[in-house]
Amino acid sequence: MHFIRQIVAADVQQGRNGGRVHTRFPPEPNGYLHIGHAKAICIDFGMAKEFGGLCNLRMDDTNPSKEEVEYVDSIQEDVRWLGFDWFGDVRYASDYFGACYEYAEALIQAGKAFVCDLTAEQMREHRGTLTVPGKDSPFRERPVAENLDLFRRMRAGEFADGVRTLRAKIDMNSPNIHMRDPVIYRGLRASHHRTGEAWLIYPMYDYAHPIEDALEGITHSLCTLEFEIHRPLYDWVLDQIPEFFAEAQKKWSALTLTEPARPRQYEFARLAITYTIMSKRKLLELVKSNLVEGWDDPRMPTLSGMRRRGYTPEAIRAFCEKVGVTKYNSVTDFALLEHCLREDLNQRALRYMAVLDPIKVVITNYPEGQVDELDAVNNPADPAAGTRQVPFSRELYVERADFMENPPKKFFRLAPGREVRLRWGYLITCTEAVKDAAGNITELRCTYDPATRGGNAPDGRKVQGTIHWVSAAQALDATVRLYDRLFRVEEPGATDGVDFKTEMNPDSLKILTAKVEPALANAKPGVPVQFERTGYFCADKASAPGRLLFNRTVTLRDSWIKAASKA
RNA sequence: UGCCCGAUGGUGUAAUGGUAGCACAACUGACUCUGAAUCAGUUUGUCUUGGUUCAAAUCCAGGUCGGGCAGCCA
Repeated sequence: MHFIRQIVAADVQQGRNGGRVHTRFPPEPNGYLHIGHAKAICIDFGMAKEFGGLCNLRMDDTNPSKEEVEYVDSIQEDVRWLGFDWFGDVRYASDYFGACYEYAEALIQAGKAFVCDLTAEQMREHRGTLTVPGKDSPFRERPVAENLDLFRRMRAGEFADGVRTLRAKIDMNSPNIHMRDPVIYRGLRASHHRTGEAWLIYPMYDYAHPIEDALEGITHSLCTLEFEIHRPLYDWVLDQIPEFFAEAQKKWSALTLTEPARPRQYEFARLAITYTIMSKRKLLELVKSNLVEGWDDPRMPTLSGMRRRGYTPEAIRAFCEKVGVTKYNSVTDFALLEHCLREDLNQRALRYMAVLDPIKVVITNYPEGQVDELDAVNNPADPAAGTRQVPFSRELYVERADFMENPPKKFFRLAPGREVRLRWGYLITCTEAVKDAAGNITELRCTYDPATRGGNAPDGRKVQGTIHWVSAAQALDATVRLYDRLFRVEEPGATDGVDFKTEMNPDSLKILTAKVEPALANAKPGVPVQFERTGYFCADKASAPGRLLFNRTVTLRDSWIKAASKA
């Protein structure tokens, strides 16, 4: 039972906020959601769901210079895809610009906020340092009437950006820098994606967030650890004029509250995964510099990228549950994510045969021109998935790596004189490896045992290996993209002075042309499939009959590759 | 030399004063028409020093180490 669950459970039991649980997921629409957001989403929506409460989706759009509608749309799509639905309409911080403004005037009236003419640089000087207290602004004691006049003129855009700010009057000597008369409004003559130019001042996060939470009746405001030090300011904002909130909740809230809501902020550690970057700024940089093909490049840790790669919402949710919720800055092994993925995919993915690096095999004792249809099981993990037919003929393709001319003792696959099973097919024995002038193997010649149709020998003899194959004449060409981790170091960007872009894996994408069985002709984009013995894949959004395109989601676990590399 | 927060196997977490458990990873072995899956097993841990207590991962104090904070970003 993680600490947030404990807190919420205790609050419900004690009837705090009338026993209501109401959370919110408040992304800033300045980029696409990533797996780190998935953790937050699972916690925010999960706690509400678990305790019979509600969860709002709120776009935290208080900075028009960074935010775009494209992101607003993608965020909604991603949250829904992950399997969550929010309470009522999507909320926007900008819905509350009016309330924030009214409250700011009330603070001015109460002598708790003032208009400051210090430049950014002067303000930095006055702020002091981590160890040195700050100094009061010379504008701190400006009369209320003057503050009000100036603030209203700021709102009208009368002053250039950066000339004046509205500051909370708290304590320049506070050991917590965020309490040293923080700026709560800045002038910004920018057009906002929703409010246009109705406002030429925008509230700061620390000021707006508690107001938004209170107006929405939020009870538990869950966020990441870096906001912990901001909590005293969050509480300060709510504490100043409680009567304001009692009124504002009636006016601005979609809820009818029986008692004024008093939100509390709780902080948990953000998600970090090995070989992954989780910074929207850095992900944007990859997109802008074309080091990836966009926000939904299947190598990206964005939800849209993972979706395109073939990850399922179920796998991501299971992962988030297993990662846990603590206040410790941990780094989760990427292998745990892959484990959750494979566990889900194993249950649901239909099996197919696809030869990624083909070499031709001629079954010398099989009649020319004859085509047999063999039954193949669609998913051994799910009998209800049924069977399909796979064509078999004299000429096949098998994986180049499934043949070795001079195999080590533990190699179970094809080799001269060695008998193996073709999955769902026949037992075949290799008789010859045909080479070109340069000595490269160009073709294998094998014989088959007609008595072993389906894969079992009537005489009960066993073979150690089973390999996948496709019939050459019926095989379809498919472009296959093999993805590997985007970065080659465990914690990209963690070393001072090293640009994270230089830590990228040059082999994160390999494109090849594979031979796949005909049943894949109409593979639907986004539906997970397993290519037997090689991995889970799904057709890309650009895939279509006649020009098949598959993304590798994740490989199958491969204990042979370990054994082979040891030998 | 400020303030806030944290520390349990390789990794992620549980145990809320009473037998340190689970998962991932790693390694054995069994089974197998995917060297997959499945099954069985093995290795590895309470940052440190004191204190309180019959009993401490847990409570207290000091230390060590790690993270966060000096945007008119969120």
